[in-house]
Amino acid sequence: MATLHDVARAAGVSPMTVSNVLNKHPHVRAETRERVLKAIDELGYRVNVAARNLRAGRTDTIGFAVPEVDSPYFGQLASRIIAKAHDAGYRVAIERTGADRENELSAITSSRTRMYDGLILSAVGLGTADRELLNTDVPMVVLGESMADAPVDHIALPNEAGTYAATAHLVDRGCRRIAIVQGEDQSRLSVTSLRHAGYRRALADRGIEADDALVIGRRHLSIEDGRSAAHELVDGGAAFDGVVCITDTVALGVLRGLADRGLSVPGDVRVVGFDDILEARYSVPSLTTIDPDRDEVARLAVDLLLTRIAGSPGWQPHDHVTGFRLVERESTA
Amino acid sequence: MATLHDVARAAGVSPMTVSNVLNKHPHVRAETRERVLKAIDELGYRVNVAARNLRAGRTDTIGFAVPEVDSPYFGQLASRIIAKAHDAGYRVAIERTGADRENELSAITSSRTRMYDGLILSAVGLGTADRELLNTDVPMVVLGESMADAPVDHIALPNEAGTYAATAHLVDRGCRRIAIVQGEDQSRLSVTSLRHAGYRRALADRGIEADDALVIGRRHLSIEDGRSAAHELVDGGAAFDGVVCITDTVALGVLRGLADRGLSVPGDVRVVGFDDILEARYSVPSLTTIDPDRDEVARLAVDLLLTRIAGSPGWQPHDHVTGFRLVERESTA
DNA sequence: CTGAAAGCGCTTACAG
DNA sequence: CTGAAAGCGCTTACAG
Repeated sequence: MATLHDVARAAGVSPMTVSNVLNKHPHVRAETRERVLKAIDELGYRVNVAARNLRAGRTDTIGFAVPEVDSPYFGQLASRIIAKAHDAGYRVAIERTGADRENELSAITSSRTRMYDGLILSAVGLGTADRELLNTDVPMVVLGESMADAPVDHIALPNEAGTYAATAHLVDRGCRRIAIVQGEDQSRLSVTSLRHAGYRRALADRGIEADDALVIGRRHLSIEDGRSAAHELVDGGAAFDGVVCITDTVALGVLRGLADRGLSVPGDVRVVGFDDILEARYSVPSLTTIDPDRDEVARLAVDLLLTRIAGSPGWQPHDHVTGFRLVERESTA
Repeated sequence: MATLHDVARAAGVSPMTVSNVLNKHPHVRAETRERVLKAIDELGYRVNVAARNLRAGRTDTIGFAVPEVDSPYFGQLASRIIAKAHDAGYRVAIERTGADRENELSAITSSRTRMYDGLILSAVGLGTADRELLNTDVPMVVLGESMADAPVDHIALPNEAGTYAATAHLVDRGCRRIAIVQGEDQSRLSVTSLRHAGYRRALADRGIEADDALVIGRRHLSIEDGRSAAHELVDGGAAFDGVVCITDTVALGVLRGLADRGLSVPGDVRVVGFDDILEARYSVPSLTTIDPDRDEVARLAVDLLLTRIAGSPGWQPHDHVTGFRLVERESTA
């Protein structure tokens, strides 16, 4: 494969002039530039990015580490992050962690090996105990809950307030026996703990007694988990007329599970989700949910990261919480 | 940041010995290895991958270029490809092309810039006219139709046969007025052309006359396109009792669109999709579809690519077509 | 506007 | 089992 030196020789200029043309530096005579471009074309030359990265000390690439690449929520968030980063001249490499602590740590290491100029890490497996490990000089933005107060910029969803609104909405629609389908991680700042707290507070505020028989925990929060949770609720025999779901994916599974048991939504049971994934608009019935403003998450994450990459003297880590809105659809009509 | 030389100095060995430890070469005395590992740990040393890539001439990374990162089909395929590649010691960088010809070509260029050791390209925007551009020395596997007979390994889905089976299934269920919702690209080897051909052939074989009023084209094949296509069908007034959808995503939109118009599935209309995305199992009603064996696509794509990367004297490009099976669910019950 | 020199941080033969 | 030397292909100051 042709190198920059080959191009220089063919064009009768120095390697540095070729480099200047490649990097669109202004001080190159038009005629020289033409000669160089012609040589590049004729030789089919492509810059070797490994060499460029080594010398330049940057890759113009940011990493985005997510639990799963096939989750609608993260796919749709990734799509927005890619768009924002692209506008700023960065490419995005998506990395799968499987929500595993070790993999999340190794995503951080990947950045430290200079693969990425910075990292957006969706932290699920990391716990509050891992905070100190984030004390690194790599530009990083963490999405998630457990990292509040860690020494990095952090963006949280409106977990407690959002689920409060979702639960209150069910009460306003007349529900009195409201179940919740959630995760199994009960640690202090887990998504499940925070969203459960919003659910409990809403019930308490409306004078409704909580019933542990209506709390269903699932490990992985897949669509299948949602379905089996619905089966468990129905088969368990405790009366219920509303279900708060910890994610839209779980909610879509719950809709399916209720249909399996011949219950109609919203006629027999009302259901509300969280995330406002695209699919929530198209399910039958369409799904009432909390829209946590993914556009804002993407914009904020990229802006914060690029600021850190650019270097920010006197920078202090900040915790951000995005806004939300309740989107009312057929499942609670 | 500490370099390999810093580690060497701290451990009192040569840089090359550190490199040998790093790369797990066998001929290092246990005691020396310990000293080096200790120094690595103390200095918090991480290898600089840009330097390693430059020197080694490889990145241990393969690219996977997809039209959209937030499509269930590609997300679920990517997940499988990541797993296969990981087993072989490769990481996967997912790149979005937006189904745009220019972006697909630039994904190829990315590989030629040595960012990736090889590329799996899901070609949608590239046409048959671009075949020659694929005549490159970069290891590459193309997924899609339009690249048949191009000078690269190529994996096609069972488009014609799969849609034939889907259409025949509707006929067997009693449908006689069968619509199709497809794309707008009528070029010879487009997905739409191939799947449409399967639809037509099945109708012909069963002695059913095709009706152009039942062919609905949509540009982007999003879930919203599926919904609006269903509206167009119903509002157009032509009778129909079955719908063949070019993808499951379109089919989920069609289910929603039919629900909007008060039609029941499968009571009034039967619907069949293509892809067997996970969501097809959970929609209400669940979706009958063609499972094109994504596991085989992923396995084959990675195997072929790694073979090309390893170097294969006398290699000749091959076209592969994966198998399929019809998955019967509620939408055609 | 253009160039000669140095060096980014590794790994690869080659020796011993 | 360990090391000295060369070099992967670029870009960055510095000169002129």
